[in-house]
This record gives sequence, C-alpha cells and structure tokens, in this order.
Amino acid sequence: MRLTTKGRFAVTAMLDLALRQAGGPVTLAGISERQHISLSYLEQLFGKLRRRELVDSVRGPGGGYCLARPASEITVAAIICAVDEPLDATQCGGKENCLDDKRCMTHDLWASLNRTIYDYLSGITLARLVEEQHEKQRRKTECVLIDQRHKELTGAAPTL
Amino acid sequence: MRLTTKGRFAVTAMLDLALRQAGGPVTLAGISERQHISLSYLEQLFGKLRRRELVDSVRGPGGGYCLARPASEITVAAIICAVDEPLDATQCGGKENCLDDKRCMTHDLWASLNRTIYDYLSGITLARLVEEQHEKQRRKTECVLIDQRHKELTGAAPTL
DNA sequence: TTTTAGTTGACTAAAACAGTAGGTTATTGA
DNA sequence: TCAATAACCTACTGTTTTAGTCAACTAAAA
Repeated sequence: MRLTTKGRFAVTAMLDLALRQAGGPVTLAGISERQHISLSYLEQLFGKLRRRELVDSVRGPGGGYCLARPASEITVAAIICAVDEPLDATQCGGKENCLDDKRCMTHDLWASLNRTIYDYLSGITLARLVEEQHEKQRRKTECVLIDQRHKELTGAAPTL
Repeated sequence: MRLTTKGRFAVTAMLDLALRQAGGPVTLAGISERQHISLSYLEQLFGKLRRRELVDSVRGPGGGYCLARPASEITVAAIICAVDEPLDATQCGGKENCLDDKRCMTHDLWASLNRTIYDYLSGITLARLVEEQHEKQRRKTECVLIDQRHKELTGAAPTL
C-alpha cells in the first residue's frame, strides 16, 4: 500500500461528502471550493471512486455525488486503494520470484508492514471520522456558549 | 511519512550491510551486485544515510561502509526517514495553518495514521531483521541435513 | 431549450524516482 | 611514489506520478 498525498485528497473529499450528504447530492464544485482541491482533479478521483462503487452519481441540476453505502461501511483503506490503484507492496507482487539465492530479504518485512497499515486503515470508517468532526464542532459551540454566559454574568453585552 | 520503493531499497541495502559488516567495511559495489540496486543510486542513498549518521564510511582499498551504531539501535523508521527526506505528513506541516474556518479536517486522521506507521517501524530494528534472516537460514540448512540423512538411510549416496 | 452537473479523454508542467556518466579525493600496498 | 580501490560529488537523463487544465459530451431538471 502506497501512501501519498493523493490518498489524502480522496479521504478529505469523501469526508466532506459524508458530512453534507444529508442535504442531497453534493457537487464536486462545492467540495473543490471548500477543500481547495482542483475541480478537474476531483473529477479524476471521483471517477475512480465511482468505478469502485464507493460513490453514486446523480446528473443534472441538483445532482452531485452521494455515498454508495452507509458511511459506516466505507473505510479509509478502501478509499486509498480506490485512487492509488497500483497497490504495489512487495515489488515481486506477492509472488516469491524475487529470489536469486536469497529470496528477497525484506519480503516479509514489507508484507508485514503493508498488513499493519492496511489493518489500521480498514478499522477507520467514514462514519467514525464524521462523528469525530461533529464532536469537534460541539466542543467549539460549547466554548462560545460559555463565553457568552460569562459575558452576561459580568455585565457585558452578549456578542451577536 | 511517505511510503515508496525508495525506502525499501534503503532498508534492503542496510540489511545487507548489517548481515556482512562482521567481515569489515562493506562496499556499495558488493551490495549493488547482491541486491540488484544500481551502484550510483546506492551512492545517493548512502550519502543521505551517512549525513544522518546511520552509517560510517571508510575510503580507499578495503574500505566501504559500516553501521554507525549497533544494529539494535537502528530502526527501519530511521532509515526511511533518512532517505525519504521530506516526511511531509499533514500538508500543513504540523502547523494548523490549513484552517479556513474548518481547520483542515483529516488533520487529526493523518497525524494519527502517521504516528501509527512511524511507531510500528520504530519498533523494528536492524538487529531483529538480521536475526530473522539467520533464523531463516538455519531452517534451510536443517532441511538439507535431514535430506542428506534420509538419503544415507535409504542407501542413496549422499550428495556433495 | 437552457442550465446544471457529471463523464470522458487528451494534454500539460512539475516533481519524484531510478539510473547514468564522469569526475575528485583519500587510502592502501606494491 | 604510483597505481588501484572505493568513497564522494555533481550534473544529467528518461520515466512515472502528481496535480491540474481544457474541451467536448451526455443526462436531467426547470
């Protein structure tokens, strides 16, 4: 499993989508604006995400993309694998033809590393990321409320 | 932390070095031949490894490279970080200037992912890889001996 | 039928990857 | 002292990936 910025873009975009899909299909133009990812690049990424059936598309006005499955069934690993297509892992592609009297030391190392990363990312769903995001939002709101209350008590006019 | 084949080359080369350094400095030419990595590419990689003080060099005939520290104190993470220089992690480089009213969702995700991978690779030392390699060798030798013994018992001439 | 928005393909600049070429310096040992 | 060895260094090459642009097209809604 390769780890580059491409995967991060895809995850960021999917998270944005997950956070907003309650209000119907989400347009790439919107994601592009909010997350500062070029529209055309998003088009490429979502082409792959659609082919891997992680998202569904709706054309025409009011259209956009929705998650093809519940957010709880979409993992970060799946997203990264979808866009980072050649998940080259051990050079010899799992086969042990990297031999030459030594049979490719580090083969086991990379296979194992790959597994660890994949397992970790397979355990993280979009649903969980959404929840964390909401949690963060909640904490922020709380601070604002406490701040307002404090100002009321100390006689200052509450800020709009 | 980025994960590409470059890091794998470096780890493979360092493992080769660790396995042979008992017999004095190891030449890049030797590593190049055994591991099928181009000599000039190795020179680039070892330039970085030397600057990060993971290896020491000895010039002149009989020279080569040695580990700068005991193999038990050199981790795979250190090797990868040494050659994959820009260990760009969260785009915003750890700072939270990726804000824009949302403060870069996925920031936490990537920081956390990065940590997981780094921690995993920090737990793997060259010494452990060397040990695993020896273990593998031992098993292979065992098989050969058993095979010879079997042939002796069944009357076949032992193979040279 | 015009607007919206996805779909596709070709193309591009810049960076990273992997390797090449050609030189220099330091050390050894003949 | 001189030749061989091997590290060291710089610049250059070709390929792939990254990130993005552009233009044409299709489906659906208003």
